[in-house]
Parts: sequence; C-alpha cells; structure tokens
Amino acid sequence: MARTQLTKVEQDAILSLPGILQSVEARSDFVERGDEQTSACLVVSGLCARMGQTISGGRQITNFYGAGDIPDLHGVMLPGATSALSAISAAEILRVRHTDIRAMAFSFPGIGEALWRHTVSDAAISAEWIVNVGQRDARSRLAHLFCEMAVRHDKVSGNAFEFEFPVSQANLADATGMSVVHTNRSLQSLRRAGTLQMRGGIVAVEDWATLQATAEFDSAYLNMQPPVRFAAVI
Amino acid sequence: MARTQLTKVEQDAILSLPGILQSVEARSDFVERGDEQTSACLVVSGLCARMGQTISGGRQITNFYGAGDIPDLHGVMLPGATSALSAISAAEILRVRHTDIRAMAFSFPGIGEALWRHTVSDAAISAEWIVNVGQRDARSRLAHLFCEMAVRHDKVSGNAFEFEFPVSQANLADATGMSVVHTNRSLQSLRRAGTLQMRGGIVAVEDWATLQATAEFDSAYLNMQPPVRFAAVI
DNA sequence: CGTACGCTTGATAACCCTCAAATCTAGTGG
DNA sequence: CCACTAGATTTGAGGGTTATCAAGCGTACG
Repeated sequence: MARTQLTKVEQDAILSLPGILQSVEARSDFVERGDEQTSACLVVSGLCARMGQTISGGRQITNFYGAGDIPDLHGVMLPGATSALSAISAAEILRVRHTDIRAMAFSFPGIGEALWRHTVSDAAISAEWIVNVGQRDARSRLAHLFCEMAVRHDKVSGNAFEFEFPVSQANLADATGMSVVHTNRSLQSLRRAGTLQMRGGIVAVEDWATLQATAEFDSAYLNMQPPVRFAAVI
Repeated sequence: MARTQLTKVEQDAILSLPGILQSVEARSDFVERGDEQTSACLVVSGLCARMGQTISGGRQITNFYGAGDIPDLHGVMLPGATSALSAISAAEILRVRHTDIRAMAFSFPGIGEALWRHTVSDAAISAEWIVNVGQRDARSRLAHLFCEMAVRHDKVSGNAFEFEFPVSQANLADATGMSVVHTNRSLQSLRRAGTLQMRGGIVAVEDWATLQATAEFDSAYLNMQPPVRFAAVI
C-alpha cells in the first residue's frame, strides 16, 4: 500500500524500529475482537484478513492484507480492536509498539503523514467494499474483488495476469457476503465464461476486459497507478 | 464525532481557521466524485451523506454526517474524491482549505492527532457497515442503522429515545443496499412490532432493547461512551 | 389546481440461501 | 505405500427473502 515517497533518513528511522516477529498458522486469529492493543501488526508474508462478526456468528471479511500492509495501524489512534485479524494462509507478523510508532510519527512529520495516509487509503477501500456488497450481484461482487486484488498485488506474468491469492471459496463467501454454495456457482460461471481461473492459490485472469466490465471496476479508489500491463487495458 | 480532548490553545487555533460558509439545497451534491479537492467540508447544520456509485447507476450511501462531522477529512491526505458528498436535508457547509488544515496539524500535534483519529473513527464505522450490508437481513440492517444513529446523535428526550434523522425511505434503501419497496415493508414491520416510529424526520425509538436485539448492535465500534440514558440499557 | 416527491400496496419472478450429500485433495500416521 | 482424516469443492433440490414492475394515494408547494 505504498502511497508516499520517504527520504533516506525517514526510511532508516522506520527500519530501526524494534519489533517482534511472529509466525501465525493458517486459519487462526492473531488479534481478537475486543482486545486492547499495544502494538500494530505489519504483515511480512502471507495473506491476512480483517474479520467483522455479528453476534449470531456471521463472519464478514472487511479487507485483505498482504506483505507490507499494516491491517491495524488505526489502532495507534484507537487501540480497542473492533475487528479481529485472521491469517488466511500461514503468515509472518511483525508487531511494532504503538508508542514507538507515535514517537516516530511526531519526530518525522513525513512519516506521520505517510501513516495517516495509510489509514485513509484503507478507509477508501472499505467505502468501496460497502458499495460492492450493497449494490452488486454475486458475479460482479466476486469480479470486483478479483480486480481489486489484481491491481493491489501488481503481479503480472506471461500473457495472462496472474497473482497469488490463497483464499478458499469460504473466504470469498465471507468477503462478499454470500453463501459458500452460491460463491462456488458464481465462480464456476466466471470460469466457464473464460474470464478467470483459480487453482492452488493462484488467480489467473484470462480476460481482463470482461472481468473489469462485469465488476464495473474503476481503480480510482485505490489511489494507485495501475500497473503497466493493466494501464494499457484500463 | 468528538473523540479527543483539546487544550484551550488548540481550540482557539481551530476556531481561527478561515473557512467559507456555503448553503446547500436538499437532495444536491456538494462534492462530485472524481473532483480534485482543495478544501475539506465541515457540516455546520443539516444531514449529509457520502455516496458511492456503480457505473450502472446504483447509488450506495456509505455513511451519514451531521453537525460537527467532517465527511471528507480524508481528502487532506488523498485529495481525489472517490465518493460524492450529498446533502440529504438542506445543509450548511464550512469549507476549510487543506493547506490550512495541514499547517495546523503540523503546528499543533494534538490537533494532528485528533484529525487523524477522526478519519480512523470514520473508517471503523465503514468496516461495520460492510458487516451490516453483508451479513444481516433487511430488518436487522435497518435496525442497526437506527441504533448507530441513535448513539451518534445522542439525543434523548421524554421516556422514548428520539432524534432527528430527516431521511426518506429511498435514502434508507440506498444506505442498506435494499430496494425502496422492501425498505418500506421492513420499516412497517419494525413499526408494527412497536419497536420504532419515524415521522417528519424524527425517529422515536419505542423499545430500545428490542431494536438493539434485532440489530445485534454493539456500540463498541463507535468508540463513544454510550449516552447516559442508553448506558442504563446497554 | 397542477406537479413533484414520498409512501404504500399487490403481484410476479429472480436471486440467493439452506440443507444434504458426494467427490476431491492434501496432509498424517501406521 | 495405504488408510484415515479434515478441509475444500461440487452438485442437487426446495424454499425463502428480496427485487422488479405497476399503480394508487397522500402531501407540500407554487
């Protein structure tokens, strides 16, 4: 989620921050809802998700986070965790103390601004997810999620757009607010249309134009330059 | 959305900020999607909403904002508006330049922190809205929205909880991702159950316990102390 | 008194959920 | 190497929630 260019001094300051590296098993929570946090989590490797929960047990993924993302940076300002963080695949997490982050944000205004911007960018994605879940039908919801992940991952290879996204169909269901069964059928529909393949945690976009059209996807909300390969198509 | 206690000096600094007061008609947009903003909007009076849009024309309200809220404070960090801002009722808006806000945030770290916290609090609400739209059925969605507004407005009178919320049923439909017709029927259902009345822009909660139960509402995500009257019930 | 907007109702159909069970896959231990 | 197991994917059938279409009614306002 890099959105800011930092100076060498600022970069050094960040790299000098003390942190505790932690390995997390797939399908396990590393931040529980309701806990008062004293540190923020930097995803070093693996795929993580922020999880909302209803009292009746419904789980809703409200964002995915990959390497370099900080899923709960907002905790520096509001330390009470209002959603859980969960490792989708096996992941490595670097825990950095809120006090250290705050100190750095005040010492280096450029870093403070970058961190603030990071939380704002996260919020922009949340707003778009509300639109996605509230307004689009099953196929479009999935397509939109894949488009977002494609642009955020920025991993392109061969003549198809490919990127790692090791989610189960149950995870996709939780992210789109649909049942597992319907997620499965909608995915099949995208596959049969020759739009997209998903195997072994790798998403292969076969027809970006169609995927984008069914998703009604406009990458503006991500505040990222579309990757070069995409740029030609978008 | 006050979440921070500021010093006298900081309060004075805020009140000295130059701003342009603007009157906005009901049912009109005062920030268009895609515009590059140079100022942020403080809601002085009236009810506003942040609006997401799909290419096919679907509108989705992603939050409501009342007096004292700053719907697009995030624009200070990411000035490209990714959603529109719309006045639900007639409203007064104070536009404050981004550059002035940034300058103040750097001069008074306490203010910078308060502003950052404001954007983070907004994001926490967005995350909960994803859960609401993704996981709950029609009645619960409406109930949850009313619960949130009740706590955020913090207006209690008589032996029923009452607060101003001048939305049309079409607005409620846009906020919950439902059709107008179904919104109407679900509202009737809440009304007939004796849970809640809505007339002339005033919501009167007749049975908070039931409303909260159908909503599966937990106010933690708002990071506010529940109002005194509520506190006895929550 | 006309017009615009908001609320309400009825009928029909589409989309999606739930339940249930079969198949497949990968990892584990004998 | 193979049986065993848990998780993941897939399929079928039936039902319920919600959307869509269409129209009637009320109300505020110029």
